[in-house]
Amino acid sequence: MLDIRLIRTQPGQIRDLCKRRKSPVDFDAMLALDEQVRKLTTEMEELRRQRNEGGGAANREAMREAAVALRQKIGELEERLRVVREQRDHQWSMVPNFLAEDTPAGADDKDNVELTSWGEKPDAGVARKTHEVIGKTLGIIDEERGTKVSGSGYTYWVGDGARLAWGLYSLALDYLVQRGFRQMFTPVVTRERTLFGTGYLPFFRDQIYHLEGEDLNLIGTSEQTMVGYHMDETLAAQRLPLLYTSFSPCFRTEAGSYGKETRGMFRQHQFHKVEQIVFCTPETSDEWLEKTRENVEGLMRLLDIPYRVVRVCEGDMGAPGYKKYDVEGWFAGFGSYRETHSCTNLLDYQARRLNIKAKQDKTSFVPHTISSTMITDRALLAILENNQTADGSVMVPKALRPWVDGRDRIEPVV
RNA sequence: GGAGAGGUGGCUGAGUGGUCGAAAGCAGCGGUUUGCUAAACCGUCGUAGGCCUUUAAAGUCUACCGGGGGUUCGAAUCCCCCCCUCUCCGCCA
Repeated sequence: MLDIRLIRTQPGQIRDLCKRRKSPVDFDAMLALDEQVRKLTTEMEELRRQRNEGGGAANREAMREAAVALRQKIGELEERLRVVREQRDHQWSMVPNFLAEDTPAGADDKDNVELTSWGEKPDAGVARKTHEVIGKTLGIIDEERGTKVSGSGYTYWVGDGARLAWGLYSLALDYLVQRGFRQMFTPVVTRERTLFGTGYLPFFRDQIYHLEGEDLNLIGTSEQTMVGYHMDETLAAQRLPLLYTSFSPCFRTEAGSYGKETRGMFRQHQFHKVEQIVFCTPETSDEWLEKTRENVEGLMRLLDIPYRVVRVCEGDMGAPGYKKYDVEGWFAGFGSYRETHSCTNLLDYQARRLNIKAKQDKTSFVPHTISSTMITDRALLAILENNQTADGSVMVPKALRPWVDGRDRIEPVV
């Protein structure tokens, strides 16, 4: 959500922004609606003032008739105002965020720009299996039973697989806690208000699991509950930055993504993620975006997963994003890099929607938020594909060995 | 899930239809006094939005007493629905 006053004073700039970001907003209609809102507000407030003036017990008999008429007029205006304001707010809420100046042009992920890469990709000469085949051979991934119990898109991690996954999350959380992040466990369901505030609604409604008959939805990421944590609060500016991390399951319907990368566990209805969240001052959000990206890179190096960092282009970034990096891990079975992380600077877009403010002495401002993946179980899939050996076993990265009794490899089941 | 009580400004807490945005106290802020600390005294002290204004300030108006709706000339006060908190019972990790 952008500051409405900014939209009023810089309509040309924002109109161009909407166009560039292919926003469905009818910008000129929104401006007209906004003008109407203000006009009706002024009218209504004038009538209310008249009503308030006429109040008082002394002359109520004499005033009654006029007062009733006034009440009706006020009621009609209120109703009109409500309708117009709703229409304006609907358009307003879809106005996309600003774009960082150096955002690459482009339509989709093919236009993202590689910035750096790290790590030795495993020998490409060998025929490499994909993770679901490896996982089945090792007895650590059970897709059949996942489907039996919960339907397609749900999978069991079993035995050493579950232990490796657990290690992955522990390692990620410890890494962040050591760098000043406060660890949380959050609810995994949330109200619509939070989803709107974090910018998931109205844009991604079809991605969200809704609990029937309740104002509750399964979270798609703990970003929703961690950023929502401070909704309707005024933070003391000296407390910034606030650094949070949590592990949570994440639920996404993945409607419309059939056929795309659906093989194996790459795209699931439920996955697991450690997330980093930063609330900071507007002046420092650029820096914090880089720091969250560095945290990701540090962890990927610990896990010895080759990766590259790409700058996400304008067409591949959701409306709330201002600047976004994707980190893509190498998947030897697929023979390509695939998205394992995204780090996004949202500026004040979420904070404004969530009514989060910060206050320095007497002056208040809207803080910025950064949202970044730290690790998900997708990384484990990359490890399986990259670390497979000729005998069918998988080498365990050093950093994860403590979680499998110090063993350096997972052997096929016989 | 059942029964009861309750949600008022940063906090405590008055206020059951008429200038109530809301008493009082505490905390905060400014000042006076005072060896220091402290105390006393005086003043000040909410948020959001519209209008005005080059912006801001100032000014002015409107709204806000958990949220929404209703009754009324008029609602913090009356009625309905919802959310939340507390106590007791039941259930349970």
